[in-house]
Amino acid sequence: MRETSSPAELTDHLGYWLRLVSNAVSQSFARRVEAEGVTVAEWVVLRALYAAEPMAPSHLAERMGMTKGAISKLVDRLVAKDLVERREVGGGGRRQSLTLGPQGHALVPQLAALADQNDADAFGGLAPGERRDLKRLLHKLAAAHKLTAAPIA
Amino acid sequence: MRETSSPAELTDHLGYWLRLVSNAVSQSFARRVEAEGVTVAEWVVLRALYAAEPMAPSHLAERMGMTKGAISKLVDRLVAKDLVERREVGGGGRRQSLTLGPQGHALVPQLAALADQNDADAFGGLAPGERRDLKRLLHKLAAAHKLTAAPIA
DNA sequence: GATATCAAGTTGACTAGGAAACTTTGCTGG
DNA sequence: CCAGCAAAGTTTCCTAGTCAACTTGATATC
Repeated sequence: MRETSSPAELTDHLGYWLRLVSNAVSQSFARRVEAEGVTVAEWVVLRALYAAEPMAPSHLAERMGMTKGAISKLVDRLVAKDLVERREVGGGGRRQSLTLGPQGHALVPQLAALADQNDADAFGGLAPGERRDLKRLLHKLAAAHKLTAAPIA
Repeated sequence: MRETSSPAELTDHLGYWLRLVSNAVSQSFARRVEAEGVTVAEWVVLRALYAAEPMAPSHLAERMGMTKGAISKLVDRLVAKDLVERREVGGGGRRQSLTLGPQGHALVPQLAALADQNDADAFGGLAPGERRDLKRLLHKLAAAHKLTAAPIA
């Protein structure tokens, strides 16, 4: 309901503010984990494997909302960094099974601490009740849009 | 405050949900505007010029939180699409002045309607009071982090 | 049992952006 | 006056995705 007939300002939209804040929080987190030599996408893979080893690349792709091509290259990088192990499953089968390497396993708690810290910094400006409200609203929106994956891009 | 010593789940963090919802909303908007042959970044430029013509690329870079290199290429694309005009300002000066071309000017209200629609769809699941709460919380966070630009990436 | 289709993973071409080096140009201090 | 510095834009190289074509192994149908 604007009074004039001119097009809405960018800042009239909730989506604008959502993206603004989300990008700031994500970039802040990106800087932290990249200091540990890991990208945010890589962190998501490591955390997913930590929770449910082993996992197929295709499953990962679905969970992360990325294409299998992207996952293929992402796993390449993680293997090159000795954080993840890629094993063919079945005799000569084309299926793969991904697990964390020892270094990858050890890294997850460290990165999780960074995530905790980032969240605390990002939302520390809100009162506890406000944080609860925000969480509820975001959950409601996620449910309304049937969001379960964790797209990075 | 978790009871166990295991690392936090991804979904324990507000940042996770923020990114999840924000990406979904942004991607939905991206699909809409791309049907009109424009990317989200290009839309932001068009809207900025619509509000304040003419504008220097460097100013645009600052407002959008992008590097001048990225703006240079972005403007190239907009000029190639005949949506934006790039003029050198001053005698042989290296300063540029960007304005909307006629097609660009005509496109902004159309794209703004898409943005309105996208916002309505994205946040229609919330009650009016909830939308107000969300806006307030996001504004508060933006202020706490001194966010004024509109980073796309 | 042969064949057709499907699913998993890889690869190559392409895109959008960041970082940094570089070119110009205008300004400023000596 | 001019030396050099700062600011604006461009360009090159790099990264991390998408998309679509491809290979290969599994599965199902006849």
